[in-house]
Amino acid sequence: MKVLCVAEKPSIAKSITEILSGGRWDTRNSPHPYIRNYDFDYNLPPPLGRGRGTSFTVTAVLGHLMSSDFGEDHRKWHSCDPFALFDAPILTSVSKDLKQVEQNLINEARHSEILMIWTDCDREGEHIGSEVASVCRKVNRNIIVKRARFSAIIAAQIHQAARQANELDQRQADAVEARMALDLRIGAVFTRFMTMGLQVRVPELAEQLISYGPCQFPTLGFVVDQYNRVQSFVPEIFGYIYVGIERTDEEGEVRTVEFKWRRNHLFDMDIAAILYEQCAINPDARVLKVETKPTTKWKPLPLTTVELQQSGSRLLRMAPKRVLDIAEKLYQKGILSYPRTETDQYDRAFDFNSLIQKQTYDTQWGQYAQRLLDGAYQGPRNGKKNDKAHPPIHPTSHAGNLEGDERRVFELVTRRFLASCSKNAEGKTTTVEINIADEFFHTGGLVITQRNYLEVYPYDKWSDSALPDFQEGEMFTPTVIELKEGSTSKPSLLTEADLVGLMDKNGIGTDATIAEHIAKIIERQYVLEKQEQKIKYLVPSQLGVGLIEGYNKIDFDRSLSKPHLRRETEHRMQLVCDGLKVKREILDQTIEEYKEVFIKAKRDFDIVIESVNEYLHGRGEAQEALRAATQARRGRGGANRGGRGGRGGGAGAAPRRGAQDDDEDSDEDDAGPPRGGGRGRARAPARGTSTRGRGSGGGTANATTGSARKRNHDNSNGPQDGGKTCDCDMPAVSRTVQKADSPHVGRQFWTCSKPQAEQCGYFEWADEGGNTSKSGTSGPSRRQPPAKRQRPISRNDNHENDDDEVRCKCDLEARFGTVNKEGPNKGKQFWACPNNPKASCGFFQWAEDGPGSGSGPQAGPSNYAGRSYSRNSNNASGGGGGTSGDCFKCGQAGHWSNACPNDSASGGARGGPSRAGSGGGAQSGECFRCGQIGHWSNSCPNDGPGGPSAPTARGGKGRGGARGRSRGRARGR
DNA sequence: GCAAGGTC
Repeated sequence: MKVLCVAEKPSIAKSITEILSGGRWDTRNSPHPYIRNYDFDYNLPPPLGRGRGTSFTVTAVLGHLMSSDFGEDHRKWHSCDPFALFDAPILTSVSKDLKQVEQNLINEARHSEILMIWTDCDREGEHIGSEVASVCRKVNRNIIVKRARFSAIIAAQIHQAARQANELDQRQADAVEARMALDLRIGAVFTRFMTMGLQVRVPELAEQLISYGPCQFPTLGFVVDQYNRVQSFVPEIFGYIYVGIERTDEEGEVRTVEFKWRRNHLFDMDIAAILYEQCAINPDARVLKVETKPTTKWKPLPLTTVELQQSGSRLLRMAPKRVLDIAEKLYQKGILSYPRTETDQYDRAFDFNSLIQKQTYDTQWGQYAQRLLDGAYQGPRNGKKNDKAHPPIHPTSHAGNLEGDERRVFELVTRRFLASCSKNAEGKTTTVEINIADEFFHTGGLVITQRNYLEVYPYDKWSDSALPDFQEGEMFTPTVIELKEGSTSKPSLLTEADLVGLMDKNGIGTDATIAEHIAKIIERQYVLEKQEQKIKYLVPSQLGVGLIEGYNKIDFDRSLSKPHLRRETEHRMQLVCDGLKVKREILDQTIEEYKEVFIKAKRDFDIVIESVNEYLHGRGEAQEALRAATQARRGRGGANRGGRGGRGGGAGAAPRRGAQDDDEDSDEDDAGPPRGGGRGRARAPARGTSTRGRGSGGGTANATTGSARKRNHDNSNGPQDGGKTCDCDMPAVSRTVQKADSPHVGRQFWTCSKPQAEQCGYFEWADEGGNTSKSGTSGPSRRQPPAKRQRPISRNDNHENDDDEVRCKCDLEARFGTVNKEGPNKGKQFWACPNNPKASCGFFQWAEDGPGSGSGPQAGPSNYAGRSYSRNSNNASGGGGGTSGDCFKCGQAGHWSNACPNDSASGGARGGPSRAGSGGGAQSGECFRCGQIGHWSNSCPNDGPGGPSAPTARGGKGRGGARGRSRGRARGR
């Protein structure tokens, strides 16, 4: 009796042979150079075998045997309308280059009684198995087909798989067949249609192939989406209080301990300034809590293909495809395990010991490997993925003679493997919380107690940052308290690693094909690689943006550039696998849907052509620049502001919106301003409003821009529902913030009406819409220029006429209070958000500066506040001369404060007392120590002992002067 | 000249 075993690839055939044969087998060549046939006897018990002496031959194929294409009638591009390809017959045959593989199967099957399928244990494996079966049955109709199922190359499993071989799962094979047919039909229809359509209409593309694929287009879509986020980003300025103290640490070195504000940062500079004032006036800090806790830095999970590509791209700066190609090569050399795996957990019976042993010979990590064997070993963590076919990627032997990129990939995999067999790193964190004038600040330190896996895995960074001694209840005066300014950080373009992650998360491609899809959209010139220092970013070409934007303008139920369609296909395949649908049903249904999409695309293809033409010919670019500039103006920012704070703006930089945040499934009603890039945009109208509000001179550039924006989104012809129009020129919809723990819960906002993944990003608070009433009634007032308002908090604008009612941004009745603290503001009355500090919207307003009070001069309690709104004081004194571009420091237009030419430590022109004095703006120039004008508090002549030049630990005078906002050095006053 | 999924 002869059993023919067929694996999906030669390596598995060999592994199976090694196990089943007990180490004794004969080898024969096959007609194909890569494939060998292994013969041995095996003890296969009845009913399947005859016990001892059952003759086994193990061989393999090379993945799928068959390929499919249209028949002659439809194969030529101009032979038919692309639409016909939806229904044209598909012919399936063995690929030319696999004829020898087929021949080998034929030769072997002729003399076999049982065909045992050993392909990978997944859908594709099931389909490959069915191809093998069909080839073998052609020459041996009576051959019994069995399926051996195994999830790892482990002796026990392999023996069990042989003895308990069961049936092929035709449903899984059917599901794959459906996927193949759909991919071919849809790809061919749209590729031919687009290529032939664009080649004749766009001269630059006359020779170019414009392909569409259900994986490549969503991949391009991710790149374009992120590019648009970057383009439309408007930085937003915020303020935060920085507290630092110089202390001597245990080693006797003086170092500055920086404390972070619990509020992190506030976008309302007024509030930040006021809170800062309070700290500056009463800078005594009390240590509330000193807490030391153990902490762990987790060792990495076992390595999957996707993770290998991502970390290879990030850490080794290699293209994902190259990383995978090298891993493949090392696998073929027998140095690495099979590199295409989704599994991030090892089988219980996995033999770590011998694999670690092999690494003890290495000059770099050999000693570490030996320590693992000597007792430092700890079993790897278990991830959540298991493809039931392959273990995580690991080194299978030691290779000391590799060079270049091969060496680097091998080193990464090996270090990762050894790290995953190590203990987690351990440390102790110390948190110190302090309180200054009712504001809370904290700092933290870390002492690493056991580096463990970090010793062999230098890619992870974790470093000591011990804190000097602090005691609970201790009082001290910080060396420095500053009000600093930061800005939200521009999101980055996607890196290849980012894109791999997005595709994996959204089910686009498989671990083995993700890198190919990325390479393909680069090859098709939809995407370009852009090197910036050491990082390579992906930027869409004009063609890429033109295509995606063009298709986005067509009103598809399901966008061709989003991942939904592919996800839907996956879902339907699962239905077939589960027996809930049959192949024919999902084929018919999906093809009907794509026919509709095609008809619509064909009808509106002029839109795509126009879009591609615009982008290719520069007009699109110009529109883009215009759009970005418009949004920047809306947001009060100028082009120069973009660089301010910049990325990684220290403690003040807001986290960027990374690609990882691109969560298609996020709660639509979890409103509030969009994160990151969207945030600046969403808040922009509010800021514009605030600037207008303060500008008593009126007619400022901002006011004009602001009203233009309002008009842009006010659809006066539009219906009923408030008449807002989003950025895709669709009627916007009104929604309400639902999230219970949001400070904006219950608040209404306008947003794009499309499904979340397709939204244009338009966002506007209903109550900040200037003239749009809450009830949504449209009226003539909407077309009027925005009313001048005194305060930036537009929520109150809805209550402008309610003299008695001041409401905060959470729409709560504001708390009325009086400043009790000693200082220039003592006795002043104010309104503030009544919510607890965690939920507070940050609303604060001096009572005499409330709604209806048109008084300009009382702009704020301090010279800071005055300076921060220098444009307003200009307006007040100069009568409408203000622009949106005034420098905070000197008040002049044409530059921003961070590039202020008048900003020098000694220069009188900087925003300070001298300017305030000369401008007559006493309100912005008073010293908050003595209340007099003409000097800052840190050089207050009335400051008792120490006087004007009371030293600061850093020579504060010069530094304090150099920075417009950092006048408040606690010791300097 | 189309797709995506296996494999070498």
